Amino acid sequence: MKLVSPGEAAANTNDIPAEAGEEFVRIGEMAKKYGVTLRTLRFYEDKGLLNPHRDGSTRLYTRRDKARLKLILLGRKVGFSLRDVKQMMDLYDPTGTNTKQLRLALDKSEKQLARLQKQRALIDDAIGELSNSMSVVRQMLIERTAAPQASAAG
Amino acid sequence: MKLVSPGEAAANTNDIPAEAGEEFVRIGEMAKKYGVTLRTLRFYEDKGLLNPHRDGSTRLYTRRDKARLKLILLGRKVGFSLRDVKQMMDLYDPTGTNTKQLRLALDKSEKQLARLQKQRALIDDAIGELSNSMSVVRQMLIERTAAPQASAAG
DNA sequence: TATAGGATTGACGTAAACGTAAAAGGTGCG
DNA sequence: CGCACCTTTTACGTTTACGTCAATCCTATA
Repeated sequence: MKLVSPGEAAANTNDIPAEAGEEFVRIGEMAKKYGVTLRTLRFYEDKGLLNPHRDGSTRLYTRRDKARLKLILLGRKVGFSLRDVKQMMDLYDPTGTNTKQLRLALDKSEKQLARLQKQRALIDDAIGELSNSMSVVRQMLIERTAAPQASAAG
Repeated sequence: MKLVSPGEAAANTNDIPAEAGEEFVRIGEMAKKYGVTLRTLRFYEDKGLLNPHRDGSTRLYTRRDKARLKLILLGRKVGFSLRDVKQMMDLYDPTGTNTKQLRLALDKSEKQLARLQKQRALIDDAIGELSNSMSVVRQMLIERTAAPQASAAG
């Protein structure tokens, strides 16, 4: 049972049915495509966030996995933990309206948004304090650098 | 050689020379005064950031230690690691102009400021993306909640 | 066939700043 | 005297998301 190759841009050595709509990519290509490492993909799988098919022991990712990975990366980008992402994804049911999933996502998002805003406030605060301190330090340096005598400027 | 107690507000059971300008406080009071835990104070000491005196095995903090702690907390607030803080503090020399210390502090501060600004940009980005996603999810919920029939409102 | 690429499963390492027992000692008070 | 309260040192645990080997395997190609 051999498998698959990406339609066009394939530096692959595997055989593939270039006909089927299903595109299977192996971990290397998947990683490049989304700018993550192999380790990351395996880690996500280990955490139950991805479930690629297998050809023997070789992982094969489909567009379904790609969609999931996109969601994971979006979640990470907005600051969700992988746990949160998993919780939300686990509620996905292709046969239903996913109302519960959407509500959970919205609920978590509101909380996350609040956290982000709080963080931004903290950072702004930090920037302010740091700028102040820098002014002080600059002034101290000027005083220490200036001629120790109280003479007029050159 | 017994010791010390805070001038006024002392629930301390120790004797103290209420006369000297030196105020010695023990770890508990120090912690309360600056809103940190005992563990934190010991940790900072272990990392070489603090050096309280001792009465036997009991730590005694003076205003010098308080000043240092203030600096540490300010550093933490603006996002410096304890390592950075230590590096800067280690350059302090009470007998000199501390030009090197000030320059190092300024240098580190500039880098830290850049980091903070980058972080703020990331957070703003995240807030934007998250807000977008939330709009989408809200819309999906509305569609799923609306009457499945194309009838008029009740 | 030798070689260069991928791929696999472990499994320990990392970073930062403490948290959290655990076991024990000193002290004044009622 | 016993209890409550403060302090000490030692040392493993926590959190998150992977990084970094290590040892193997498979395979197409020159």
